[in-house]
Amino acid sequence: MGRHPKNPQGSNQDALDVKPLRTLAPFFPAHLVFDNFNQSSNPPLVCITPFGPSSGDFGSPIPSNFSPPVPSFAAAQPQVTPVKRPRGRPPKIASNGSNGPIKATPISAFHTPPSFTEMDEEDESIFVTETSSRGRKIKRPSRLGSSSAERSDSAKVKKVKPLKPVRKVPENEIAALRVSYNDPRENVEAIMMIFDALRRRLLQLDESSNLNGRQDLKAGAIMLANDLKANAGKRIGPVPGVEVGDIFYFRMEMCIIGLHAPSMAGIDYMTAKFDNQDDPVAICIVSSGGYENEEDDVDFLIYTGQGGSTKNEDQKLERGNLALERSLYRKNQIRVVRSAKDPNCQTGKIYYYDGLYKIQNSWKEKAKSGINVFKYKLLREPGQPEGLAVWKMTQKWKENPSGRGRVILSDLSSGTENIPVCLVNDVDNEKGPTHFTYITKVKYLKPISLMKPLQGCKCQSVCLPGDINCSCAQQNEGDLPYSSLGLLVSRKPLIAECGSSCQCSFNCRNRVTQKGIRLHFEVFKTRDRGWGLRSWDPIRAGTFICEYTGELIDEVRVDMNDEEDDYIFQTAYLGEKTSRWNRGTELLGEPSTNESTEAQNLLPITITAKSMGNIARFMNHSCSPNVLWQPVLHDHGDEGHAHIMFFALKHIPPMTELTYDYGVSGSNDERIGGFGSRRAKKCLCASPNCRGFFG
DNA sequence: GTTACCTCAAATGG
DNA sequence: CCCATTTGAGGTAA
Repeated sequence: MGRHPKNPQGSNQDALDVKPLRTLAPFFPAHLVFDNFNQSSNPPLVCITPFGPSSGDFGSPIPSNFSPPVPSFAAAQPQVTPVKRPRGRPPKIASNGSNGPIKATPISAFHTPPSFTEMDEEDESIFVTETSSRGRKIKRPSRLGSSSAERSDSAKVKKVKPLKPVRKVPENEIAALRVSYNDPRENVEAIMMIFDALRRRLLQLDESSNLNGRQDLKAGAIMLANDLKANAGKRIGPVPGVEVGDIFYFRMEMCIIGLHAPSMAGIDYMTAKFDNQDDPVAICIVSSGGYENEEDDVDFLIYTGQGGSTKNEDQKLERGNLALERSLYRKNQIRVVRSAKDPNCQTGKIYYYDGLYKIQNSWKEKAKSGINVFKYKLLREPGQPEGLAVWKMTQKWKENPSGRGRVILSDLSSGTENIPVCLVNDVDNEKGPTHFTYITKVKYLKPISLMKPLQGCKCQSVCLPGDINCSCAQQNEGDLPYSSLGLLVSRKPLIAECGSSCQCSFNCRNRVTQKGIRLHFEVFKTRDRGWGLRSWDPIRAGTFICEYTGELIDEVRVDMNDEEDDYIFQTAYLGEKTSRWNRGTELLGEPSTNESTEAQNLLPITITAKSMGNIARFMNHSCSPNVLWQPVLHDHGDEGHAHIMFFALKHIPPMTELTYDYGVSGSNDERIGGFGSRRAKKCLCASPNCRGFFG
């Protein structure tokens, strides 16, 4: 049993131990009503009617929607039947609902998606005025158009800023975004990828015009207005395609993949049927550090109810708090999202899905501010992958790398990288990979001084977004390729960073990959794929990971018979996911880029890391990769010999293996082929869309 | 019961 | 701290 926190009732209740008190008053727990909870550690049988004291000094009047008590208390996993569909189109429940333990359908699941045929035909700009979540048009005469002009001269009308319309895009323009995959995880990933591409582009636009906007909210609104979401409708239990450990940088991300619907509130709940009775139960909570929660333990969490703080008044047993109370009684699983501090991201916070919990007990107590709040103790369901434990572990290792067990070498790079690269083997007794020389830079065929130089800019201090005079921005299609945090905004055939011929300083934001690695990596022994690479840090999509260093090979000089070289990188194959990486800007009315032509235009670059290389040589292949490559110039201008830089394709939780798509050899597809003599290897990536072989 | 609003809370995020 | 912003729940009236 885990430690028990201070519990006002002093009871060490086990989750499965049914307390007589609650049996008597399942709908209005006495300990939440009476103020004398400090007096007895185990209250005697106090009979309280379900509609008990309507207003204690703390409890609010019983909501009118309270239903009578249900005698059954047995089912740990209650049978839930769908709520009768009230109206509208049926919900889009993921066809692969295998991991939904309870088929519960909330009333709110039946939102009518925005209809593209309903639009005003005169409205050629395809801007709808505004739609509610139910897809209905909302008339807000006080806020919109000419009527507000009339109103303004009558004065005394509350000053309201006109609402910006959310763009609804013609179906044919965004058909490419609506691809549906057989695997629910692929669908979730696809939605996340579109969201982030859209968000990054909105950020880039805002930065270049010196605006401060909420790109996360904007991107989310556009996604929802165009019905781009995964796992529509609410559910109890797991969400298809979302796994324990998955990380998020915005609340909106959890919203559009069906993990946690409210954009701000911490408690997501729904009405579900239990034994033919409707009951509002909590389905997901976010514990993000705003309240006095106890969230330091791996096995449990003490969560504070919502409300009260802004008005400085006692919390009420309504909304999320009521739902949590009902969940205590119904014993349903609740998803928990925790947060971790991350100084590297703007909000300083990362959310991660920590898996399923059940409420063990609840009580009320006085918060520091003096108001009475509800507390809920949630126990983590057994048998789930580690969540918080991973974060605690990696945090310790970062502070003290020698604390990492099974270390073979504390720094594989022998001090040549910014941050030591740990070499570990948790699996067997192999003492490390075969010998190679660690190099942080590519070995070219001729000295860089003899290569074509890179054109430099004349920016003072740093290059700024939106500066039309910056020649480096011009080389990158007019925009700086990285956001102010150094994240790649969109993938391009070639990126030109600022270099030695530029007048800007080393702090210029257009110098990202030339500064070397920034993450705590470890090279580790995998179970069945030799050595692999992973990171102790969480990695946000667009983050620079590392370069592929090695010896550059002239195409004509490739020894086609060298079958033993497993360490060749080549630019022949972009990868299906990578080619989708920029998608989303269509939602802003920008033309979509045709990535398939890009691969053909690209000059072939081949690097071998067989005898010399860096951490990149340990990155394994996956047909469902989390890393992409991007050619970058910075110390010379020879496009045919650009640096190969790797970036995170999606958010990558700590300790997740980093992989990229090697492509397939022997394919008829010219984009994929290229290295005919290399033997195709059986792929062990185990992703649902695995192609079976890679080159 | 259904529909079309309206109002409000919310552990966001700059 | 201040505040703009979004979503969904819940209420009300037709």
